[in-house]
Amino acid sequence: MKYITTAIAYLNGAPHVGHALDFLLADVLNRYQKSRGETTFLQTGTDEHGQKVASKAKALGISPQELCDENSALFRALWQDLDAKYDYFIRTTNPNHIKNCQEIWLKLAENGLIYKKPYHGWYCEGCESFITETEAREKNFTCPIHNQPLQEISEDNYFLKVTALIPQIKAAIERGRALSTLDALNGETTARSVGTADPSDDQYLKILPDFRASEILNLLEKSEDVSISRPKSQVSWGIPVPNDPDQTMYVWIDALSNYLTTGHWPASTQIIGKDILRFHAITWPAILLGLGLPLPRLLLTHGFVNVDGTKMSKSLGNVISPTEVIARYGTDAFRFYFLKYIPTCDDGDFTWAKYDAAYNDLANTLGNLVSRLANMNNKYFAGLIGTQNEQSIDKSDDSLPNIVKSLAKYHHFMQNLDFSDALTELFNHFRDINAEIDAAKPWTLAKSDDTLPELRNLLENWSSRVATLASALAPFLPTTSQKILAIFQPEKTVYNGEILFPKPETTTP
RNA sequence: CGCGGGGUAGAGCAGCCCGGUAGCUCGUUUGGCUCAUAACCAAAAGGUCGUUGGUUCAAAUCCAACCCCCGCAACCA
Repeated sequence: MKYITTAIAYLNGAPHVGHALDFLLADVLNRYQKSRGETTFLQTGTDEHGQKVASKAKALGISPQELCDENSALFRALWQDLDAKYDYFIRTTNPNHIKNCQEIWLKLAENGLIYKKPYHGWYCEGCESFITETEAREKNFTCPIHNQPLQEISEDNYFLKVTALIPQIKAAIERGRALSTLDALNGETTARSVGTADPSDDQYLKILPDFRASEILNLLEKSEDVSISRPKSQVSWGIPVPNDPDQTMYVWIDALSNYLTTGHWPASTQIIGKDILRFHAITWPAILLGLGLPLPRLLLTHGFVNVDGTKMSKSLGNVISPTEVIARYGTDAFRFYFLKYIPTCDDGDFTWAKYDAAYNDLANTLGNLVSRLANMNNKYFAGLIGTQNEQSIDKSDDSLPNIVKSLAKYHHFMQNLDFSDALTELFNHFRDINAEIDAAKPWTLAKSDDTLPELRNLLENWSSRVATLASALAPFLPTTSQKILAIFQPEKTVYNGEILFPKPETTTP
């Protein structure tokens, strides 16, 4: 069983292309693993509690639950728009989730990992948030946004004893680091008793990309216990702390434990953005170890999507909505851009010009190849050209681009979760076929009966390879893949002249 | 001296671990082709590989120092 999770989206705003990237990575992995015969379960959802949601709802004059209902629906709709599929969509306002959180809290408390202590901080009423000691000092204890003095507040909070578990977390990350991605995904670990640093512990947590693991190992050196509650007066919209009516759970246990709800734990892959890595690589393992549960096997950390080289932000007003982008060229084009042109583990950039260029790449390299090939099959052999089975393709000719080699590379990249490289590999092979067609000059071969058998052979070979590559393309471009496979069938070619990726009359930047 | 990432052709990137003719995609120019979506194919132009120094027969690659950009620094995917 491969259990895949996405980060759950915080509901204080509408979905943007960054969320879409997160979801797509999960969907591609899910589809790929399924195609390899794995049983999978993909969970996503929305994180709905917290003061920001409460404030926003208040500003809109609706209840927090109403706001959550509305926004949560937007995220569900995004999955649909992306042609991405989840098995379960969790909402942290679900009654069963709330009950789970309270049980988890009690268990952690029972295991001696929760304690109460006063928390000191500098608070700005305008921002409704605390500012770190250092930052407060830098700003002369005045909020630069609201231009009013910060208040020194001391309140009681519950804390999670993360520090007690740091040695185990560190060891697990180091063990994960030593494993290949494939081994990490397929490995098994056993849960250990709480709070032990048993030397025979086999728990591991692989973090991708590797430099993120360094980042975390560094951070672990100076990690402190984490505050996991707030006075109810401060955070009204949240899960009540069991046995303490004055306190509300503050983000961690509430949001992170969503992954446990459906009972498929441990996750095989958790997909997260780089901003929440530390919570998934430190706080979350601490909670799991505190509960005696196994760690997730792999954390895939992706970067951010910038717009025109700048960070997307509401204040800059440059937030791109996925719906808007999908409207331009459709779902598969959207998936293509975000999976090929945005590096899987690094920051990427979105601009309309780049998006148009990527669409041209898709239309010219793949769309045009399909249509030129299908047309030739129709024109020269009335469509009576089928695909050959895989074994007969490129049998031993090393001088030709070898489909077997391409597929091997593709699988290698997929198994290492290098999705953009895997897609690039497939497109390189499409390019190769385009070049071969030009070199073989089929239109010349068609002119003489003597060369017709040779032409038939070539067309069969190309059609077969395109079909094979189209199958491999399925996790990325599900609709396109199906369309191509419907054209190049085992016994014949069925093509009605449909243009896979039509270009607009004028391409505006 | 907080931590991390990066600086390679007009743009976006690979190559660096394991030193040996600097590569890919897009763009530009020229040529070719006609099966095809004004597409496809080929060729060319375009780079002092951030700077300086060191090691070496040989450095984009290893070492040292420095400069610049970008993240993170307790809930922005």
